[in-house]
Amino acid sequence: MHAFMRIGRRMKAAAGQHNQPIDHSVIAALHALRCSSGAVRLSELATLIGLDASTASRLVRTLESDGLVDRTPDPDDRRASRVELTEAGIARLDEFSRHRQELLTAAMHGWNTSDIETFATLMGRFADGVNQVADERGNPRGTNTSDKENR
Amino acid sequence: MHAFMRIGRRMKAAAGQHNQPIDHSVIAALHALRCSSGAVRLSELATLIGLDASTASRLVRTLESDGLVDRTPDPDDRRASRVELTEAGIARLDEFSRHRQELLTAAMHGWNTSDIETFATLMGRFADGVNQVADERGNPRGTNTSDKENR
DNA sequence: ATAGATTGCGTGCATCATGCAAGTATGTAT
DNA sequence: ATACATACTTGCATGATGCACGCAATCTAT
Repeated sequence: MHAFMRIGRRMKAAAGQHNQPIDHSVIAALHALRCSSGAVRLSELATLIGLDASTASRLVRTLESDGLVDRTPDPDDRRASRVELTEAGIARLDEFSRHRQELLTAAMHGWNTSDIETFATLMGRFADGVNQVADERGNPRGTNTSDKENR
Repeated sequence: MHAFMRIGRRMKAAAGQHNQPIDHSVIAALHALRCSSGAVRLSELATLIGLDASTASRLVRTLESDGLVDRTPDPDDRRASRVELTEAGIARLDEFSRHRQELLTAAMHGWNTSDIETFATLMGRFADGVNQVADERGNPRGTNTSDKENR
């Protein structure tokens, strides 16, 4: 019960070696877009990935210029844009998934199937719990709990 | 097996709501210092937390001015400094641990003991695996695998 | 219909962590 | 003694981010 923090940090550290911060945002955005089937408002996307609308705006701009997303003016609301994954965007996301998957497989090399299964189950349960707690406490992305006097 | 990526991202996201990036470095440093019993070289610390020496230098400076660490000139090598946790530093780390712990407890509310135990075990195994893979592939903090054409 | 509020987005500006390159002081080896 | 290596420090650039603000489109109440 005590080792969790270390583990969490280690996992994050290990993961951090593969995904740059920018990647994180990019992937988060692509993932969000894939999940929300179809066109997504910019503001909606910002909320989904937990970023400021301005940041999302810039992010989408680069994504668009990279050809990963498609942006079309909203027919109903001429202020809004709708963002959608392109083929390239899907490909990029898939590539990332493969990479991730491969890493996981390597990390769990030698595990037996039942262990993998239970781990997956518990992990899912844990993730749900974490999400739930996070939601309950409502940390709307600017609320710093422990960052009062750290710098 | 497929859900891992989602889970990983969710966990990271959820964690990100509590620990600011700066916090991450600070905590990593404090933790590293606690683990390495006694005095630690600046460069050593930098390696431990995977940061550039310059960043570590600045980090230590702020930590020192915050009273979280103590810095003493190395008696053997007048170029080097040795860094050590202060009481306040330990307290800060403990506080963080408590916070983390509390969050975990909340997230796993309703779990039975055996589940917690197996989860902890598997998690540990998983973390080891991840670390091992990361080490094998040698990602020395500047090697971007998938960041070639993302921006 | 028209004024005022709201919404969706883009920009300017500041901040913050970080890495790299250059500098300084010290140590080591030939 | 001279050349090279080490341990930091500092200057500078970068990249992601948030906030305040502006602008245009839309909604709402009168």
